[in-house]
Amino acid sequence: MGTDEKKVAESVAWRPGGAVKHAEQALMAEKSRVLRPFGLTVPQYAAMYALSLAPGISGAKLARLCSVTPQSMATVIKTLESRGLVERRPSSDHAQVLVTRLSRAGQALLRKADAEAVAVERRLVDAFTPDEIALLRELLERAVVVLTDGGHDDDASF
Amino acid sequence: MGTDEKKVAESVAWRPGGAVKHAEQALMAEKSRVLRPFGLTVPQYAAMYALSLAPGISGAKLARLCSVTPQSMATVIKTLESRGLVERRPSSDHAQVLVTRLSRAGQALLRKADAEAVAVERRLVDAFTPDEIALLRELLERAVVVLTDGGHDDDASF
DNA sequence: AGGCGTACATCAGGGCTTTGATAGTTCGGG
DNA sequence: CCCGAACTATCAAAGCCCTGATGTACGCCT
Repeated sequence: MGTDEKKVAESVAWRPGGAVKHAEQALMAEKSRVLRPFGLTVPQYAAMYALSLAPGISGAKLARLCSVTPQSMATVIKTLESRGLVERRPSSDHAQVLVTRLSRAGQALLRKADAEAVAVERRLVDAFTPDEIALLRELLERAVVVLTDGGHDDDASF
Repeated sequence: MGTDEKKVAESVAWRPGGAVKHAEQALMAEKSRVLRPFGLTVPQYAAMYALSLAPGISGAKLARLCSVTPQSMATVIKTLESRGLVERRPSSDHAQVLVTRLSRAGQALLRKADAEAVAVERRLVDAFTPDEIALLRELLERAVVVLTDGGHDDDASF
């Protein structure tokens, strides 16, 4: 019973941010679990999913879709490419950009992995009423606005 | 305008998990921002905060409090120790465990950093009514339960 | 006392993520 | 026509985080 672990845990957890973090962790853990058999990480799956909706997109745009930095996406793409799940080739009209698309193997793998990933989200949705889901989304979106827009007043004058 | 970016973004974002992830990202980004002047990352701050509530705790327990693996906590502690913000010494009664506590410099830094970190959470809380906060917490906690408990039915027979 | 289960610390390896900096490309306005 | 702004890709360095695997110390139970 060193140091009243119970009490400390409460002190740490009361913050609303803790709840958000906890939920995100649980979501990531569960998705990782169902994706593991396919040898995919969550970011890898996310990239492939986005790629299935927007074939031939540039790495930078893909990064924006997945809400990560271009550097992060670059590492994800690199490992996917090394496994032959995606293919990159220089664009014909834009000498700079690398056109990225799922390989046949990638499409096949994604189809199977997506079923599992969707099932996780579905299990989540099914545990709530549609109203509750909408409410949750609305509250979270408001939180995002508060956190991003609010605060930093570093001369937003112009 | 390659590939209907707008449309794709919607398809990616509709999943409830996306909202949670987005909120968590915004929270992390904002906390990172206010912590940067102190040279602290969010995990480092979290560890120091927990350490302030439970001085002399073991690394493993600290990891549990912060919801990370012992390995992750070990790396965090190592960098904190290299900056003289925490001190570790072998326990007297348990030859195995390393007792970790904040140094004086660590306490001083935490006091200042904590004010900023709390301000972020406070800004978040102030943007909602108490009822809304409670509701958000309740929904998120239910989501956690669904994600962790539900699902894996690998023979819970006994 | 000896053995087993629990807990702690740590090494090794693979990935993700961020900030900062470099460099080539494209396009439009001066 | 040239230059700068915007976009793209990439290198480098620092951290964080997880899985898996050791090795060791403790404590209880037989």
